[in-house]
Amino acid sequence: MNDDLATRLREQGLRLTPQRQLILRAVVELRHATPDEVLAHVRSQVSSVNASTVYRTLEVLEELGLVRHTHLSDRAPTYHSALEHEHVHVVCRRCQKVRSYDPAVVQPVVDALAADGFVVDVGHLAIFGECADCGSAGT
Amino acid sequence: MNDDLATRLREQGLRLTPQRQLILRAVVELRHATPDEVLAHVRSQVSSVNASTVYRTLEVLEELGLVRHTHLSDRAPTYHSALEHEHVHVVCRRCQKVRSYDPAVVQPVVDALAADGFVVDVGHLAIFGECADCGSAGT
DNA sequence: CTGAGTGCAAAGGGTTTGCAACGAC
DNA sequence: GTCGTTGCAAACCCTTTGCACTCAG
Repeated sequence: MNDDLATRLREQGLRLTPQRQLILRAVVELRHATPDEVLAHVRSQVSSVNASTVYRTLEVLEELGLVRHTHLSDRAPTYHSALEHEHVHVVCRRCQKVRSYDPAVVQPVVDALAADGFVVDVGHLAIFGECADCGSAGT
Repeated sequence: MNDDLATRLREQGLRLTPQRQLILRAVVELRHATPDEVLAHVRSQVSSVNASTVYRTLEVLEELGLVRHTHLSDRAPTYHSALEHEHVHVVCRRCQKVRSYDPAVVQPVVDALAADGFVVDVGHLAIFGECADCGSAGT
């Protein structure tokens, strides 16, 4: 993963910095994290990394195809490693729990839209609703 | 629609105010609008309506089931009338164009998740990707 | 040694909140 | 008259930006 980073950065004439390594590592380790959480994680290891660096780096990493983001809440976006299997996020609005599903679950939709020439970005997809636990429990 | 508003407000012991009527009307008329756009629209008719009133009112209207919101961009949410047919939003990340689809297109997904007891909020769903126009045009 | 990358502080969008005045019922 | 609602201003969260300094290559 660090090799990927070095390689892809070099391809773009960009530089490998300790911050970029740490931030990528944080995203991988945290699995699903907001910029803020990434910042906290990185800071727990090395003090003095700046929030703006986190934002700028996440943007770079996303352009390099190393991380991805989705919106799992009405607030900050959530980043995850692009090296994981691609997955669809299913979010319970009541308990906030996030479940990952195999992209196969949305394949029919992808196919249906493909018929119109639309290419779905499956990794970005977040499906909201109410999970079994919350639904059965009533209001 | 105004009747709905009056009725539902009364049911909750809430009050019918001119602002609430104007804001609901704005959402209906604009079809897809951010809080900001709603504010601008309302102000074009009556001066002096406050942004916080718009936010508070949209929240109330959503609780009453009269409006709905989705996230069609990384910025402000988009509100629309809940009285329209429920629809799924398909958004092109490149040209930003938003297309509405019949919920039938996602029925297989809804069914698949229902098997796990998860109830999908179809109206909130936004599917991102690249549309035919942008895809064929190349990078 | 040069320019990409960083930290810092300030500004920016969007949203929320406390509070006094207002007005629907 | 009461209490839900509004306007206003300030605060808030999240993110972006300008700039001087730093350090990867």
